[in-house]
Amino acid sequence: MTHEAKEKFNKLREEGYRITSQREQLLEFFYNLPDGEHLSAEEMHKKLTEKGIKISLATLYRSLKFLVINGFIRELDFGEDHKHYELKGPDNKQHQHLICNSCGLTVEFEDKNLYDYAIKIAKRNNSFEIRDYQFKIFGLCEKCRGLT
Amino acid sequence: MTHEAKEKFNKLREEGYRITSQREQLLEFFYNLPDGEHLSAEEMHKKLTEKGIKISLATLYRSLKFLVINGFIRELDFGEDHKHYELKGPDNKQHQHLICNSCGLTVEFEDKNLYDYAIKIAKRNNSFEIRDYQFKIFGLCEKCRGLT
DNA sequence: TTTCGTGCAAACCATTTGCAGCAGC
DNA sequence: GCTGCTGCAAATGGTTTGCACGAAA
Repeated sequence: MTHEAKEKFNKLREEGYRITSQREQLLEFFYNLPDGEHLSAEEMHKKLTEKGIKISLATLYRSLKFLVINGFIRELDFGEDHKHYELKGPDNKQHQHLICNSCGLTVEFEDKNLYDYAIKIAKRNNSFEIRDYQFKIFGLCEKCRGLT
Repeated sequence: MTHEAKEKFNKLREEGYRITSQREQLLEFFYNLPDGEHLSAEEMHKKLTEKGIKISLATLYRSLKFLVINGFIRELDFGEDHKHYELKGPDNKQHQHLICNSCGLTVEFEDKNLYDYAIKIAKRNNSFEIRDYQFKIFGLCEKCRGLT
């Protein structure tokens, strides 16, 4: 967990939220995840349990929502029946995804111009306040292209 | 329904798919929708029924999938508990969305450079074959910004 | 006539919720 | 001690599926 994240937690505590061990350990878990790994809630629950971290599925869902709303992580939808979650990077170097509709493969890419672009669009629309921006390219990966 | 869409249907028929009245009427329904309207399956089912178009919810879901896979419409996820569907525009003038996390308001925007950008990214990644690209900006709209 | 698609109702399954007990602060 | 958070189990609700019948081709 970064210094910045700790400060954010303190601020939330002052606002009346409680920093429980579940919330702390969950965020810590995200920081220890390999870069670009985006798990579903169920997968996460399994890994957390394996690590000895005790948290119920219900609390996990509630904590994920808590972390999303407060800008620690982001929620991704790849067109599957479940959501994925990953640590949120700095706004201007947030990575994005290519998603294969056939095998589900996801590949990350990063582009620093995308954030400036998002800001421009947001300004044009009554100064919309950006919380996250997602660019997704759906299609067929190299492997699946040959099969269809 | 456009000429192009009809040709696409004929091609599918030759491939062994059946062009049922449900599939035809559903696509026609999309063409008659106001520009930028993206309904959920349930909303759509209600509207179709009101129009006197008989289609069960199950078939609607199956037909939507059929139309998505074959590139007639696109499936959108705004972080709610259901998907939205809308007619797919030409690749290079596909509109994108700003989504308010608080009230659910969505605003469309269009940018012709975005497609070129998607192509560039796709080329860099083993010539990934693009089926759809979605740029979404999540955040707070003008109205909700004041409330939080 | 041969499949493929549809309608119905039941099943699925990720996510949410009510409630009683527990833990931050 | 007060109040928000957690765990459990049950509920929810959008979406999917099995099966028998109906309709494209």
